[in-house]
This record gives sequence, C-alpha cells and structure tokens, in this order.
Amino acid sequence: MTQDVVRAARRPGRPTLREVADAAGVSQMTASYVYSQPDRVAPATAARVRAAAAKLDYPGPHPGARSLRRGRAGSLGVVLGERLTYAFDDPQAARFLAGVAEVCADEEIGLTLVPTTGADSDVQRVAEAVVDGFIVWTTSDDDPVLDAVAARRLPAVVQAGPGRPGLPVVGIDDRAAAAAIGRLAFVGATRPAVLSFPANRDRVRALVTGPPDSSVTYAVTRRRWEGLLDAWREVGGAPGDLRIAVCQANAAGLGEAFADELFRTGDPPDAIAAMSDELALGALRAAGRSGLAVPGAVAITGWDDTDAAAPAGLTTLRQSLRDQGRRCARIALGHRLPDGQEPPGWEVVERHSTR
Amino acid sequence: MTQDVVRAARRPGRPTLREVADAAGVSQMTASYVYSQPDRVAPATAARVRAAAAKLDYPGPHPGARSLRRGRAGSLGVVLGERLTYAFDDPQAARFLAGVAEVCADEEIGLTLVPTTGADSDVQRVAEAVVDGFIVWTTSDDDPVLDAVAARRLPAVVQAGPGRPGLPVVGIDDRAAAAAIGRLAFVGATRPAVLSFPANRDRVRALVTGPPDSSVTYAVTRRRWEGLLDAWREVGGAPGDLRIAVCQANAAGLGEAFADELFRTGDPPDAIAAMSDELALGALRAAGRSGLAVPGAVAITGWDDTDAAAPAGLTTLRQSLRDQGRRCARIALGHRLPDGQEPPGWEVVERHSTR
DNA sequence: GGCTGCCTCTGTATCGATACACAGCGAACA
DNA sequence: TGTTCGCTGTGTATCGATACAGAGGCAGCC
Repeated sequence: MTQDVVRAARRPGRPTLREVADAAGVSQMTASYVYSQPDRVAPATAARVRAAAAKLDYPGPHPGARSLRRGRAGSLGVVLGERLTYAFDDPQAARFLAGVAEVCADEEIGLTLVPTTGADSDVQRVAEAVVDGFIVWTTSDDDPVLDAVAARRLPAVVQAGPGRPGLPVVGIDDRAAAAAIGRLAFVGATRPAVLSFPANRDRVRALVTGPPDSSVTYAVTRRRWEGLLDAWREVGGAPGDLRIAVCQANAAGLGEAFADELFRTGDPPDAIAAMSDELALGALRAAGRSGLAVPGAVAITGWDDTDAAAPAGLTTLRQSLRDQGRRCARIALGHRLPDGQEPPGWEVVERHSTR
Repeated sequence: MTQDVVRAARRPGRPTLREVADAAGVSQMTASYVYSQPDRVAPATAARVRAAAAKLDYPGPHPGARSLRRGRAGSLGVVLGERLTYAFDDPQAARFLAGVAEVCADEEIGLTLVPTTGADSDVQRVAEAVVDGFIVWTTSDDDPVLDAVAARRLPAVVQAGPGRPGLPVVGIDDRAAAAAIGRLAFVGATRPAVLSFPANRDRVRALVTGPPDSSVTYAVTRRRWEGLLDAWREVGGAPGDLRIAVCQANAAGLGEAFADELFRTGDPPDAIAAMSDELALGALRAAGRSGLAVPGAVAITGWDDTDAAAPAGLTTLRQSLRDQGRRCARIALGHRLPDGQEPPGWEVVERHSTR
C-alpha cells in the first residue's frame, strides 16, 4: 500500500496497468488481457477494469513496453540517403514512399523515417530506430548508413542499389533501360547531352564528358550514365561528344536552368536525355523559351512516365516506383515474395518529344 | 536469401548485452556503459567489451529496451487525416512534412508516420505508436483519431484545426485570409466560382452554393469557404451566386477537369478562387484551353505561393507550411516556443492573374 | 459420484536494457 | 600519515508490459 503510494508519487505522469489492476481488484494479467485479448475475460470483469482505467485516466498499454515484450516494434524503417527533407522535395522518392505506405497501412504498422543529414550521427540513428526492418532509398556506394543497416541484422532491402552482402536490392536494370531510351533520344543527333542526377553525396553541379569515374557513387546515376553512353556509342557517336550535365538535385527548376545554359552556348544540344521526367520537363520549358522546336531542333526524353509526362507529349521510360515501394516494404517486413515473381518491369513509352 | 532474412527477423538468437558482458568478463553495467557513456569505462576494458561484441555479432543495444528504460521513444508521430498515401500525393502535406522533418533531423529523432486508412483500426495504431508526441495534419472535426491522440496524453498539436480541448492548433486565420484573397479574385466579377478542397472525409465531388453546411467537416475547407463567401458579399454579390466546386483531392488535374466543366457551361465563371496553387494552376490550364484570357475573361487566384505560382503569374495567398511544420514539431516535442512568438503569417501576393 | 473439459483468473518469469548508489583503489593533498 | 577525491567497476531495482502454465469453479456426461 505504502509502496503503491510511493510509486504513484514517483511517477505523477502516467498510470500503469498495475495500478489499474489494483484499482479494479484484479490481477495485472487480467487487466492486460482486457486490452490484448478481450474475449478471454468475462464481460463483467472487463467492464470493471475499463471503469478503473477510465477513472485513473489510463491511456492504454504503453506501446514501448508492449513492443519490447512482444518482440516486434510495429514499424518499418525507411532511410533516405542524405537529408530527410529531400524525401518530400523529390517526386520520385515521394512516389516510392507512397508504395511503401500502402503496404504499411495494409499491415497496420507504422512507417518510421530515419532522418539523415549526411553527418556521422546518421549511423547512430539507424542503430537506435525502433523498427522491424529497413528500406534504404537509393544512395551512394560509400554511404556508411548501409553498413549501419546491415549491422542491425533485421530484414532490409535497398531500392536500386548499391548492394551489400546480405542486403537484397529491388530495382530495374538501369543500364539496359537507359540504353533503350537513349537510342530514341540520340538517334540522328550530333550534339547530345544528358541531364543527370547528382553524381555523389556532395551534389556538385558540373558539366563533364566520358564514362562515369569513381567519384560517381550513386548507383542509379552511374548505371543510367553508362547506359546512355552505350546508346550514344550504338548510334555511332564518340563518347567524348556526349555532354553530361550533372544537376544538384532532381527538380524541374534545376533541369531548366542547366538546359537554358546549354542552349545558350555556341553549341546547343540537339538531343537531351534526362534521368527523370522532372528534369526533362525543365528542359522542355527551356527549349520553349529558346524557341527550339521539339523534337525538330532538339529531342528530349524523360524517365518514369509521371502524370505530367503524357500531357507534355514526353517520350520517357516507364517504371513504377510505387510498385517498387510495395515490393521493398514486403521484403523489409520479412514476407516471402511469391515464388518466381518477375523483377520490376520497365518499358519505353514513345510520344512526341523524339524523332 | 529471403528465407534467411525471415529467420533473422524472428531472432531466436540475438545476443544480448548480458551475453556480451559475460563473454568479456565484465558486469552487464560495464558493458552498457561502453555503449551509452564510453568515457566512464577504462579504454582497455571498453576494447575488451567491443571485441566480445564483435565476436558475438552483437548489433548494439536493443533500441526498444533502451527506449523503455529511458522513458523516451526517440520519435515524433505524425498522423495524416485519412490515407497515408495522400501525404505523398498532396504537395501541401509534403511541404509541411519537410518542415517537421527539418526539426526532427536537428533533434536527432525519428519521424513516425502513423498510417491511417479511415477505418476504425486507425485509432488502434495511434494508441500503439511508439512516439514522444503527435502532430495531426489538418483533418475533419469528427475524426476519431483526434480523440485517440488526445487519449495518449503526450504533447500534441494539430495543424490548421480542428481544435480539441488540450490540443493546441498551429495555423493561420484561414477565414480572414480567404476574405483577403477573395476580394482580389471577385472584384468586378459577376459569375464567381471557388475550386475547393474536399468537404469531408467522403471526398465527394460536388457543385454547390451557399455557406458550408454541417457536412463540411474539414476545418480548413470550411473556413476558407466562409472567408471567400465573406469576400463575395463584400464586393456586393449575393451568396447564392457563388458556385463552390468541391474537388475530391488537392491535385492540379482535378482542378483542371472541374474548371473545364465550368467553362463549358452556358454560364462560365469570370472569377475562380482556388484553395491551393495546384487547383489554381489546373484552372489556368483549363482557361488556356478554352481560349479564355486571364485575367481579362477570368480572374484566378491560388493559395500558398508555391514555386510554380510565380512563373505562372498567379495571384495567391502566401503562407509557409514548412514553417508551420517546424512549429508543430517543436510543440510536439514538448519544447516551449519563444515567448511572444508571432502566429504563423500570411500575405496576399498580387501578380497578373487578377484584375 | 467421479471424471472431463471449458471458462476465468492468477503468479511467476521474462523482454533487454539503464539509473542509481556504492565499493575498491591508487593518487593527490595537507 | 591520514584523508579526500576521482576513476572504474558492480549489484540491485526497475522501465511497463505479455507469455505461459496452472489453479479453481462449475456444467455436462457416463
């Protein structure tokens, strides 16, 4: 009794199940069952417990304690390479997350976004996240967060790479897909260019040529770059003639600005393959402003076939990031995927922005 | 591979701190300090513990257990009225979340999105979320999730309402703001219309007139609706003449379709006040397609002053959802806001889409 | 009457860590 | 030389719940 008083005094904040049980005159287990397995308790008893809980203003079983005892956190962790705020600025990430969220809603579990800032503390936060599994959104080869995820020994999956032993990867064959769309973009061109995602976590804007060097650590960027170069070679071009405009982020405005700059040089591109529809739409706007006909003066291709691509008549590479999000979620929840499931698909969608 | 992952999830054999301590020949507390307060342990001892941990493949202190004992979850809960997937489709929600994420990253804590589907189980998930506080993104007055959040007795805040005793609200005075932007939209008009957010959680498309009735349970929708009606009355209009086109969601495509429809009636609007820039941009496109000059034939206003508003010359109402996200996060983390902080601000930005 | 089986309810042992108070010990200090 | 202090390491209690096994009571059945 005195004990109880002391306990209550020590924690003015929140009544516990034990106090509810005492107040209702039942054992703690009975009170627990009222919440977790109501059918197991006689209705009259349950009512008494609920009344006691109401009187004490008991907010229900402590989720943390429950999760510890049950051995599952009830949440899926999503790690977004670099700053978390990018997740909401980047439409591709948003589409992917929507797919993840769909599965989480179905499974009635939460979705924990692990904030990353690019600093060392990211590793710490991955280590401390209360989750049952991890999904890593496409990041760089050297991202220490990948090792931190692997160290947790939870089910985990990486979207679009990079790989790590024990970490499955979900994604399309970006190099092959890039080669396919690149052929459409570059055929008949003499001054082709690429609007590229950032090369690495430094996100430096740059205009370069040639194959990706070791500083290109984003797996997706590297593979698409290689695939587009493959395409350019296939149509008979010299690698050194393909300009790669590396943007700081995936945003229409950045693509527009870089395309503008290219169009104003003495050597304006007559073909632009963009790594996303956003960048491509920026390029379309820039072309419009420069009075360049598309595809007459310049061919432009995108990537993803987002909602905005069809109205714009954009030739693009269709993949479903939402579907990939769903797949990743299932894997990270430890579900076995249906046997023999096809890998995520892609297809070239030809519209009116290419010759 | 998948099989292995599943086994790892069940973790029959995850080593514990106790086993690490035994293997290193130290007490459990010493091992614990190696992780939580490394300075408290002699370097040689710490090295021995770390070696033992490495040998046992110990993934670090169990986050759930740590959080239970420490009394903090290390994560902030965000509840989005209705389906979680909307969060990533709705640009306004995304901007708000970016602000929340910013604070979370600074504070080194996680961001748990609580999936909601509109079903009863939502309440359950709110009750079980392992979080230190809640942010509720604008929802309907009758949303049971609000009560579930209040019942958790954690720091909590609602963006833009509706209010509940004990739940602070962060947001602007939507009615006053709507009246201000409405005046610009409606002055000189005779056939005004509003492109509105959904009225309630049923999200039914509708075309109505008059003040919001009790079925309009989204607080933001209701207040902007009232404010726009205020404006229409102020410029001398009869309430029955203001058509309210209620869209199913906040998306440019939906606004465009509804505006198209209105323009094709025998009575096309000569002024459209939209509740978001997205809807307004849709209306601009529809006007362009119908060959209606803006603002000559039809005046159009938006809301939020998003990045797309300025290039489109859209007159709009500027507010910073990102800033509001930051404020909400601080409140939900239990921080006291600076004394005498101004409420979130707004201002009318006049461009070229109004007369 | 004796046995079986179901329905309720209870006691005990954890889940995996950290807070706290204290013990041992050599160094610094007066 | 005695005392104080800081550095390390340890034992115990606890965070708040649930799993599991089992105990009574009572009805149904032979």
